[in-house]
Amino acid sequence: MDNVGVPQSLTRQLCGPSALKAGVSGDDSVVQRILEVSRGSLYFENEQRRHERASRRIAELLARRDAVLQAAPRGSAGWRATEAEIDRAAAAMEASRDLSRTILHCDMDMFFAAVELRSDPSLEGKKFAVGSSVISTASYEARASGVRSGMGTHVAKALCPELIVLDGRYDVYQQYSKTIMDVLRKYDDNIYPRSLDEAFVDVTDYCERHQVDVDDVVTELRKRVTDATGLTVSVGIAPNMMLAKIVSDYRKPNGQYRLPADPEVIRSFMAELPVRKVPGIGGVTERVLESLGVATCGEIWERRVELRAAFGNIDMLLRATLGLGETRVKPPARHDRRSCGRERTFPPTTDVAVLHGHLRDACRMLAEDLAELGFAGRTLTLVGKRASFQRFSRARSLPAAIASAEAIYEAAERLLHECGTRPALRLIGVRMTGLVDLRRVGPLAQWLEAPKFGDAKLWSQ
DNA sequence: GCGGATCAC
DNA sequence: TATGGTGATCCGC
Repeated sequence: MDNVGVPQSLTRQLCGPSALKAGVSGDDSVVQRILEVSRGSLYFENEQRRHERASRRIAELLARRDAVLQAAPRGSAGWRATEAEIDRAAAAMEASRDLSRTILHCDMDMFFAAVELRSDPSLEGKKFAVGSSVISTASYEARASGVRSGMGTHVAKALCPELIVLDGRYDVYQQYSKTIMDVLRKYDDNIYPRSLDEAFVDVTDYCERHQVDVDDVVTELRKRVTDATGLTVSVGIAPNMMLAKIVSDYRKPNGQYRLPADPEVIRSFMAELPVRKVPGIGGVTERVLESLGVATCGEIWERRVELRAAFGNIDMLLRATLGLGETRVKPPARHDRRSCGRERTFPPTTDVAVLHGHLRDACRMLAEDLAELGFAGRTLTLVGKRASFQRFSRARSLPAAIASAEAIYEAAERLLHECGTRPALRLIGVRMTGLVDLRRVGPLAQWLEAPKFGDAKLWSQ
């Protein structure tokens, strides 16, 4: 089943999960075309390296599993002890299961593309997408040609020569998003917007107060969103956020699906669910699990002892197989922020003056963001990507938090210099962590950067 | 604390 | 001509 020397798992990595269904869904030619366009590019070679690294990691995990299992073979006392320990952990998780909440995951249908369609009705029925060098969102007609979000635009054009690619208008999307979120807030004043086009809503209290059925509430909610925006939304209804998110896909577009708050229903739902559907399990973890004989969440439970031997900590997987998830919908608070960064891609160059220019821009923008957010930071990370697409980073923690463009640049330039002469770069950026909240810092001001000077001193210790 | 890797959107 | 940007988390050291 190889595509001329390209392993199936790499094909999936390059073409997306839908490549798996190639042949069944009828379009092997899409996969062929993507490989044809990609092969030989630096991007493709980097994906090959990543694929090989993942393969080595899989081999290590399997070796670890085998070593543990050799010491405690299936059915031995050691095995049974491990199994009992896992079962106790699972029982504790199970005991805390809360089925009392009714949570929605609202997900706009092809959001960016749908907004563009509103602005320009002549796009109706056409193959079009929003994006620049990569596709953000594609119309359903474009998707039929194999165009996917995250795909390089030149690849998308190769699949679909008549594809219309529009620049994103993020200020417009933001306006729409605000309108949508305001509608959702009529049902829960504590919604959790996960992005411009997605939000969790807890409708438990709303249903109780109005003595209405959740299915009817959601039907009405979707109508209100559509009335306010002209856009459609799909909604998943479940007793926790993980399950709601999974099922918001089940009636897309413009539909709703409810997973009952019934332990037996949830159990059988999870049993057959492919692990890739679980938020947090991506392509690599899917491959790892596959090599351990696990394709569905039900199999996580069946193979829990082996998984434990390979991974060590499997709490996340246990929660997934049990269908457990967060039940308290809450938007992240200011102080939950961990980092703030800026990075930019440009034509690969070794020109130091050009690189310094990009670095200066990134530092200035980061300083602006920090000022707007009211943070300073103690650790600065320089990030880069070589022309070969390999990423790297260099970090340094400072004795005092900094926030000014000058101090950031001073530190960043030093980090770049420490990297020595390097091959051409195609991206450079900076990220601040160890954030200090300037609006709450009060008497702790001594941790902060001196107002105007002190840059060089920060490095002496 | 650092650097790489993975994941989501 | 040539595959993005922002933020989070986890692991191994």
